Amino acid sequence: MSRPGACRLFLSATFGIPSGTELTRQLSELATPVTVMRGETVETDPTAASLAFLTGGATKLSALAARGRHQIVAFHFGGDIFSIPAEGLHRHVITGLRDSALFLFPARAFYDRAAASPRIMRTLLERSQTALFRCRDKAVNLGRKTARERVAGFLLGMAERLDCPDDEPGCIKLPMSRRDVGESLGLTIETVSRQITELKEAGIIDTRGRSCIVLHDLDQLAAQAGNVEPRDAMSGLAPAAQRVVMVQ
Amino acid sequence: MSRPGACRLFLSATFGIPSGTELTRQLSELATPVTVMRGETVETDPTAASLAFLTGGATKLSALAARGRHQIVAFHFGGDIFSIPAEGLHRHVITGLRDSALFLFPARAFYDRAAASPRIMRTLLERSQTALFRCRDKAVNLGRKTARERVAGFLLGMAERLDCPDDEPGCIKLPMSRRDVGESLGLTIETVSRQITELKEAGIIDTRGRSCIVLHDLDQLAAQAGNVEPRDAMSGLAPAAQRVVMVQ
DNA sequence: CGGTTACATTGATCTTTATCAAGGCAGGCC
DNA sequence: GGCCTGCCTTGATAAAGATCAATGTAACCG
Repeated sequence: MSRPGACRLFLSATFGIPSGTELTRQLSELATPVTVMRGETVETDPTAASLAFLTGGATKLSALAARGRHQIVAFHFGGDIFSIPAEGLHRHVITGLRDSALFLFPARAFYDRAAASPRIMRTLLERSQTALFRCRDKAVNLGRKTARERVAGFLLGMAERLDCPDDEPGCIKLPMSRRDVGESLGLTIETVSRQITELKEAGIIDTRGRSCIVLHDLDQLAAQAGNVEPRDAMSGLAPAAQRVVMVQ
Repeated sequence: MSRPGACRLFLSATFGIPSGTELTRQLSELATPVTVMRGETVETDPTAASLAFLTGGATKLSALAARGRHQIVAFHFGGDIFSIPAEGLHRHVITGLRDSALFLFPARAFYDRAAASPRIMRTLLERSQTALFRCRDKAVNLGRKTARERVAGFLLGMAERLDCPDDEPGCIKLPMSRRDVGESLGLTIETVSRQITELKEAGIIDTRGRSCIVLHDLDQLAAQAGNVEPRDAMSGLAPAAQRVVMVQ
């Protein structure tokens, strides 16, 4: 996937622009093709933000805190675009969950050149917003949810992003280990395991081997996830709070 | 701040473009001016993402989970641009910390029109990335940090964003209550209070009344925040992990 | 196909933070 | 300026999840 021209094809497919243009040539000049095998990690430029285009495979992006603690900040799958910050409060590293291929760009230079194409800027902006909204939901999970809710929500989220393989309906094949799930949910591996066992005992899910999980009852799983209830979540606000409801 | 023309001036100042253009006119047509008094909340269109331009004041953006739980996802101050998602897993509401004024836009329509200006798109993209990076750091704090670390990190972050008032150096006047701090850090009000007391007893900070905090020793506060240590945080990775260090 | 190894599960105990319950104090208002 | 209200602090107890430790098992490999 790192032969010359591959990057231009990928840019073209991602943004819906012709691949033969001067712009795609200029952009692909900035690319560093990287392959990451399962378990390998990639560190990007610590002095500036990078942009990653994952052409195939699956990766995790984790942040490192003091005392060797890791927090997985996002999982990415083939076709995803994501950004890696310069080293600030936490260092970020990309790790392969399976063998993966990606292109790395210096973010600033990429934006400088891409500014010429409204279509590219629009796509980048929308993907960035999606990442932000996902990250906010993660913050809610980490800050306010029980272990049960986090695990149930995680399974639902993965069911949306991973396509159910082969025959078995409602079955997802998790590409990450229990440790990864824990590091994503702010839980220990043991707690994740216990929660999965309990969901299994409740008949809501089932496991097939180590990495396959069958979701029997999506509704019940959603109920376990503790997300906002349809309409009445405003209770709990300060009583004096007024509400100005905007509908645009 | 909601007289006609105010929006165009704000757009012009924010993006560094002339205010008399057709584009600023078209964009300002989409604006809904809103004032939020202290403690009041604003809900945006639940069916589509909104874009908010905070012209003055200070607000919090919180997400609502089941059982009346609130997680503050971000604080915003005058000049900030931020986006509010359509109602997904969690509902989001804006609440005034002080009396505030903002313009609300339907995000999609705003992007459609702003696409004509690379400068606007670039600014929106960079602000979105900053918000994402902040949110990721928050996720690390919520998922992997102790109460002490979260409170120390919070004070440091606020010291950067709030400008130290009047005379007292290293003094910040928090515009939010202890409850808000707790809802931002995934802690109870009591735990926040205890941590502040302990930091005070350690001589690292001091309090002046209810909302002023004097930061005596930024270095020691940073040490308490448990962010990544300069160079050796890779220990703790799987031993087989290889590293491909990219420097661009 | 059986042995090996890393990953996952299960169990017992401990720690951190939430929860419950009083006080204390700051700041607003007459 | 003193009262009053709401916010903050402090203390005692409980619960959720972490940690420590051992066992089980899937998947890889010869």
